[in-house]
Amino acid sequence: MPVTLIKDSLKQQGVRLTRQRQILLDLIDQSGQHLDAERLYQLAREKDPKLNRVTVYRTLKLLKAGGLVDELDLMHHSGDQHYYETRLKQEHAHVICLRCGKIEEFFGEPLKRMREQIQSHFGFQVVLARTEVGGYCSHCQVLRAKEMAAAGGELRSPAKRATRRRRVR
Amino acid sequence: MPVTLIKDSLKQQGVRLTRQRQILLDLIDQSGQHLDAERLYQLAREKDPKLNRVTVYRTLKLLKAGGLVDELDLMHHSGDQHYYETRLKQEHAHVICLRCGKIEEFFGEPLKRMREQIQSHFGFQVVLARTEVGGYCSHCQVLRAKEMAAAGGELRSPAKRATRRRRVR
DNA sequence: GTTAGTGCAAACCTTTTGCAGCTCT
DNA sequence: AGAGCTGCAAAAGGTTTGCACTAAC
Repeated sequence: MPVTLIKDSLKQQGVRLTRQRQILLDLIDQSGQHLDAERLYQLAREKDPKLNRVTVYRTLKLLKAGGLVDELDLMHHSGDQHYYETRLKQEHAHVICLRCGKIEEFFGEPLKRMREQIQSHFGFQVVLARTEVGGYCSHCQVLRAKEMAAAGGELRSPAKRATRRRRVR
Repeated sequence: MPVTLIKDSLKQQGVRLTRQRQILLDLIDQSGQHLDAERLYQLAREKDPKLNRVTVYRTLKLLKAGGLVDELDLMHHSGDQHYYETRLKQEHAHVICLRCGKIEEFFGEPLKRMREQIQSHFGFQVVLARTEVGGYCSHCQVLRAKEMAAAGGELRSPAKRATRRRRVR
């Protein structure tokens, strides 16, 4: 969904198009993909150093409530923050590599199928759907095999401290 | 997956089956469904008032890492906590009513299909998958229609303060 | 001129961590 | 005996809220 449409949609709802919102909207739209609040905040600050983190959260909430962006968790691969993307024409699943963090998008009829079946099966009105798949990309499968081999004798798995990836504030 | 199997699996990994873990494991298994850490903690305290919340988190982390339970978000319908369920034989999607919170489970071939397609399409090794669908159950669709009608003239949507559901500690 | 929106500080909720002491095997 | 676990207190990470001020319409 192009920014202009989002802006129109907001105006129609009587939502004010402030300078801050323009900046955030443009960033979400341009960036292409998967920004979390903090990242969006950092980017926004480059355009307006006064813009507050809270405004970012409030704007994201607004857009989410209006169905203009989708909220993702990406399997909490790097913390518990949420990610956002403008709502695309096509529903898609996110496929996250648990080792390198790479994200693939899967468009395919099983998704549409599932949606239809859920609607007809339960008489449920689907508003939003989120499918996230975690695993290992072809590249990391190889690397993991090597790592496993290297870890060799250590049968008692060496306390793999999957330390929460720290983020820079 | 029955508790006994989980317990065996843990023992085999050299994980100690402490009193606390027994309690938690049994609760997760019996409860049937979708407990979050806090709820599990409350239930556990009834059996052992000394059991600490931290132990609950550590146990859940352990089970998740071992692939013995699945972690769910349930569309963050009532906050940002995570929910857990023992890993069932069949993969399924969770369908959450955004109005009443009711949860349906959808088992169906589109899920298996999608998994297969992702594996073959990207050469991706799927480890876990999570599909969550939000919308309105047949019951709430009717109620919402009435609510909408009642809200009638108020075109400017009355600041629907979706206040984060407070939880009792 | 109103009313909605912003910034700031402080709170909040969920989860994690450091460490001393306890407990399974 | 010794590694592994637990409890406690404290912190961290992510997000929300109250309120006075500002800006969009």
